Amino acid sequence: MKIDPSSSDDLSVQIAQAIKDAIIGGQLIVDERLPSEAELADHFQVSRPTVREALKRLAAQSLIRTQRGATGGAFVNRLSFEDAYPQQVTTSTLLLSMNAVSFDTACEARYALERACAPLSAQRRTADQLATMRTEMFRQSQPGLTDEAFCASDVAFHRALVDGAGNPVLSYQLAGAVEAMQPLMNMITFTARDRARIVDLHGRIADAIESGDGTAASEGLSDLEKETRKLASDVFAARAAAVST
Amino acid sequence: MKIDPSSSDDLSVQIAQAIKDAIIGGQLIVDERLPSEAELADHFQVSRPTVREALKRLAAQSLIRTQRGATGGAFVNRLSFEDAYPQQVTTSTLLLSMNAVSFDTACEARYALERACAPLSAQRRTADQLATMRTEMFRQSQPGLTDEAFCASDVAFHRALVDGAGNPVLSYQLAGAVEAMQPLMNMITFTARDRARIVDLHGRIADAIESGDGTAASEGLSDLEKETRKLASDVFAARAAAVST
DNA sequence: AGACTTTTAAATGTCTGACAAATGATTTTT
DNA sequence: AAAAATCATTTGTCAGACATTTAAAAGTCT
Repeated sequence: MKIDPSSSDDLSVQIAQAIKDAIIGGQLIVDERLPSEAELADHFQVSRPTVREALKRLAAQSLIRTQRGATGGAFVNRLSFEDAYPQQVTTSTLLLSMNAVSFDTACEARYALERACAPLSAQRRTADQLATMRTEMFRQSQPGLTDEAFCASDVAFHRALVDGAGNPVLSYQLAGAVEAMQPLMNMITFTARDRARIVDLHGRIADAIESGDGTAASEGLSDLEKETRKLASDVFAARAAAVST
Repeated sequence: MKIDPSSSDDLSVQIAQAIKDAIIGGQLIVDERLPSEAELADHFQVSRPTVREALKRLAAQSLIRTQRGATGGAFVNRLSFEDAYPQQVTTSTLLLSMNAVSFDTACEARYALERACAPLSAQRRTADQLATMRTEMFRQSQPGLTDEAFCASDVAFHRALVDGAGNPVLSYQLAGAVEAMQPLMNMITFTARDRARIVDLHGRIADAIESGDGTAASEGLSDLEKETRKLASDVFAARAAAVST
């Protein structure tokens, strides 16, 4: 592991990169202990605070974890799907909110990806995942539910659908697309009739999943996409009209 | 922005979280300047190094950028798709390599997601993107190409296909699934006959995209998935047999 | 001898104070 | 008025110190 003295990058950036490369390249393996901060400082010929800044950069990406005490230190972290999930959701959410991505674009991506999961989910979903879908549908049909709670339940329903595919890679990739939509969905007010239509479509999807009919589940998702986009465009149109008066 | 003195988390973790929450919550907007390190240290009642560690954590996630000099400081960064891409690829790659995800699982996820893009790409792909697909096919059919270069060209082909959907959210989500497969693919040695079959399938997919036939493109991808999985299982079986002798 | 307590050593977490380097703004000089 | 020099502010880096945590080692008692 070496750094380039002529580089214009900050030292902590270079050091973090060097260690990262070693992890990706397999020179440092999972659960291996890195040299102590003092040793790293000595190795890279920098001060301990600089090494620490580098290590914090890596910790922020869950590439290492630190432990205090006699046998402590920094250890290469096994990047787990559980760790990567929230990171992926945060990043996706910020990407949408900071880049003026239209509701339609986000919606299209989300449903396209969900349709990719539908056939697999129809084949493999567990009874548990199906039960979750039904439970969330029941919750969604309760009167007096806030819009936020309705949206949260909607996300839970779709997550169960995605997880039904039994493919952790799919679940991880979809997490961003599905959950990042929630803030956008929260801008919509759902009337009782809107909710009834959505729950009805959820029912069709759940039935298709239960009977193993992936094609029908995909079609249900397509209809739900249309419904969602129509709802959103109505809300935005109404809001625009309200502003112009 | 406040931190909890009774928390067991490191101070720099808490401070980073507080600032992150402020960004997500909209209290800090894009390009806004954060207080200087000295002011933050004063505000949170900690030392400057501690504040700096917190800021480095945020910088590692591209949430802020820093600038030296008189009017410098830390600024809320507009998280761009370009910034998020490589991060997503690195994370996905490490997830696969550190969690013993099987080739089949990764492959299934990748092609399921790509099929989600196919219909949109058939409708919207630009002439440029189609040309890229053809160019990469040509490259793939050149004799004397290394396996690594063949795989890299394969990724470029599929990226053009995905980008053809014209949906940045899809392109971003797919980046991880497609590129993270490359190290796995690199473990395979492709015979000339294997390559010919793959290029042939690429041709069918490109033709379908060109003629706007999303269904045919999806079918082509399904065939390519089968071919890829068969190839991989043959290679792994041969390798296992070689070890046992 | 074995179980419990105390001590010790090593490591990270935090603080203080300082200087270096970059950079825009200000002042001075031409 | 334009160019050059100075200044002030801010981040980057360093040195050294102390606090806290933790496991291992040493010691003590039954």
